[in-house]
Amino acid sequence: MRLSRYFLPVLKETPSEAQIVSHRYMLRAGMIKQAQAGIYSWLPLGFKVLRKIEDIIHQEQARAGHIPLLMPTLQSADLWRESGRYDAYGEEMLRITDRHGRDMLYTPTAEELITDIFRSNVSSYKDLPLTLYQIQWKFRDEIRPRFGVMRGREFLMKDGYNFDLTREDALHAYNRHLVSYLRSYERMGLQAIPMRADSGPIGGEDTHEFLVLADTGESEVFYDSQITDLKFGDRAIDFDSVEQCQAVMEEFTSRYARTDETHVQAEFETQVPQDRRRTARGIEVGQIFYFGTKYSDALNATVNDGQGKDVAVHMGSHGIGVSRLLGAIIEASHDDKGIIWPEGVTPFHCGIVNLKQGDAEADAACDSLHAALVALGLDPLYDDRKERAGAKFATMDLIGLPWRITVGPRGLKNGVVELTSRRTGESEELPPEAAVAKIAALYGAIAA
RNA sequence: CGGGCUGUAGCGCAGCCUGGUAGCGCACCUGCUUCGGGAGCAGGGGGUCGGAGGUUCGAAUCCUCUCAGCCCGACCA
Repeated sequence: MRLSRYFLPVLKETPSEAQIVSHRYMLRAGMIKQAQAGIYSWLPLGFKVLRKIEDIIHQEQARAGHIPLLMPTLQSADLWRESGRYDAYGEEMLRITDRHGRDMLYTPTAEELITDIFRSNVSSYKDLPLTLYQIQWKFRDEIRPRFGVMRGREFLMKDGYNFDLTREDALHAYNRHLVSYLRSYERMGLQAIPMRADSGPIGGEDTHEFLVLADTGESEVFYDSQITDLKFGDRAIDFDSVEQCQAVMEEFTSRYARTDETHVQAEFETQVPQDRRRTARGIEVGQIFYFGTKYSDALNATVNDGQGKDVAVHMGSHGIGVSRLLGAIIEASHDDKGIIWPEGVTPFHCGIVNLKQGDAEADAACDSLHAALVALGLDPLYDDRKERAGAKFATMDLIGLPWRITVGPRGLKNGVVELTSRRTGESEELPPEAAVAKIAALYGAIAA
């Protein structure tokens, strides 16, 4: 993509409404524009990252055997009356009346609707286990939205729901989700720690939240420092294996790690040696629940158990805050010049900076670099504006592409361009073909 | 919803107290010079001062109402 043909409205100055770094950079990098309090338009650059995150989630859900679908954002109040949550949910639920006076709502979550889909189509244990999920916009009418996309009213969320015959099967689904979430976050360049949590309005008996450590996090967290050494890495796992998923779950949740909601200081002090006790702040980027038959009882979602008896299915629901992940990633990965995207979610694989736009040699070198990268299936952003070097560097630093190829007459005279890491700031001079090969190898490794 | 505050050009702000018909920086357009870390000079375009009503010869400025947004709190993926 040539920057001169793209839409990237970067701001030199920080809009006054932005308080935290991720919000400031998302506005300055031209990723989002506020439409109303807590409601944002996603400009091309922000939209690209949003899609990258969605892609990772879809791929990892597929790997775990979960099936995507899409449900409406506007739902009838009737189903919610059936579960009792229409009254229980309170002011946070945005309620709408249509022209016929029917009560509707903009969904904050979809347990009712998915259960309705399930009960009207599944009636035998033979169709289980089943896990369906969607990535869809949600709405919670927060009293006070803030921090940009981290605490918006409208937000994009992956919500998944498992249906199982027994409690044991449902707990396997729970563990399977934990594993797939660990994989997903790692691919986004994040360390998200599962912490025992409170089940809130969803209800349920077992639940973990995934938290990204960051000073601007909304929750206070308490954990054993050994936890931050855990990496899922590229280990192979069979998602159908109860034992394997169980083992990962135990590995990642056996040490003390809780949010302030469930923290008990005495247990913390008993279970964790003093030198490993950590207190920090965290951003919640996902949560998994096992809630048994709460919704299947209320909504009469049963299957024949194979012995002639109809039994309520065991369920769980599992969410990832897709839009707020943009904020969380930036909070966890930035410096004073701007964003530093992890390779897994970067909007463009690399930037090309032409230091002397209009110079025949520099222009030609950039054109062929751009073409070579595109031919390899990569997605570079070529800054071909008639700007000075400083302005181009500042833009690249702000929008945070992990790699930058700098092309100028001085280097070209020696047959080299400069390849710079956004994260470390380290540069090396090398022939254009070598720079292309290096970037291709780097992203090839990540894709595999 | 309680407390605090702000709405003036795309963004950041001044002007308001003490009414006299709108200004600065960035961005944008034109030209020249610059050209490896947000250039300089010269010229230029853009604002019913959030909205409505009132006071006044005259309102961005004073008064009333209203809408929107921000911060602290309770709430929260």
